[in-house]
Amino acid sequence: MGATKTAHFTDQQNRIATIAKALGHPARIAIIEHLIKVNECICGDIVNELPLAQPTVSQHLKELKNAGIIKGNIEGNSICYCIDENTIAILNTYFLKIIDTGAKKKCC
Amino acid sequence: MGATKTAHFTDQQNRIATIAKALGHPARIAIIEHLIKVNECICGDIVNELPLAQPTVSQHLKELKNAGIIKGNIEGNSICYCIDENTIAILNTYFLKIIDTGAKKKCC
DNA sequence: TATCTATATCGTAATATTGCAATATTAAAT
DNA sequence: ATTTAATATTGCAATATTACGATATAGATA
Repeated sequence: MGATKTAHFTDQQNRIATIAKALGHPARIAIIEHLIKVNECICGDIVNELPLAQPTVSQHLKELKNAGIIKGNIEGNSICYCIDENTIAILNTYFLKIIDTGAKKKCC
Repeated sequence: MGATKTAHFTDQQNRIATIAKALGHPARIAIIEHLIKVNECICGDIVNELPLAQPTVSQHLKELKNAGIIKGNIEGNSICYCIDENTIAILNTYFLKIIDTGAKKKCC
């Protein structure tokens, strides 16, 4: 025991959970906010923006990439990161459904 | 080491991450989907809907409650749960900003 | 009161995440 | 070819999460 019982849930439930989980850390939110602030691809200064060591930042970037939240293009000897808004849109659509249902509910 | 360095990030970054983290498990997504499907408060049958033992479900409900995603009202000897769409809306607003920025970005 | 039903809490094992130092890799610059 | 700069990987310790059996709690019902 201890491991998430992924196989017992639907693909969609697992996909939504994976994206949300990747966003569930303040360092990863800070990375995204930096990408928003600059409003273009970032090549390199993410480590300097965060209060974390380089390997830790690299690991967080990897998780965001695995979840499809950011994309990374190799650009010379650095890497250019930017947000993949399509992935965020999947969550957004899901949340809109929740908000919509919440507004129509009959109690609480 | 090992613990998240919460103190190094802003309150907003931590708040967003906390809500996203609570949604980052398929069982908790399944709970929310059940609440949506029924479209009203649920008093009791959540345990029967999930492939998990009662203490595990109770723990997941507690996490959703702590993050403000669901509300629970005592109703006789059972508890009535429903979604707090205001909390989801916080995330939704945040993500809309990301999508908007993504659409305007200059590269990738 | 005794019992049943619903939910929460405790204790604990298995597993996952976080963070970083050390090291590896890769491409550019000299 | 060597050095420099940027990023990734490895290995490991600290901490957190997940899951569940056992047990506790609290309201309803007989």
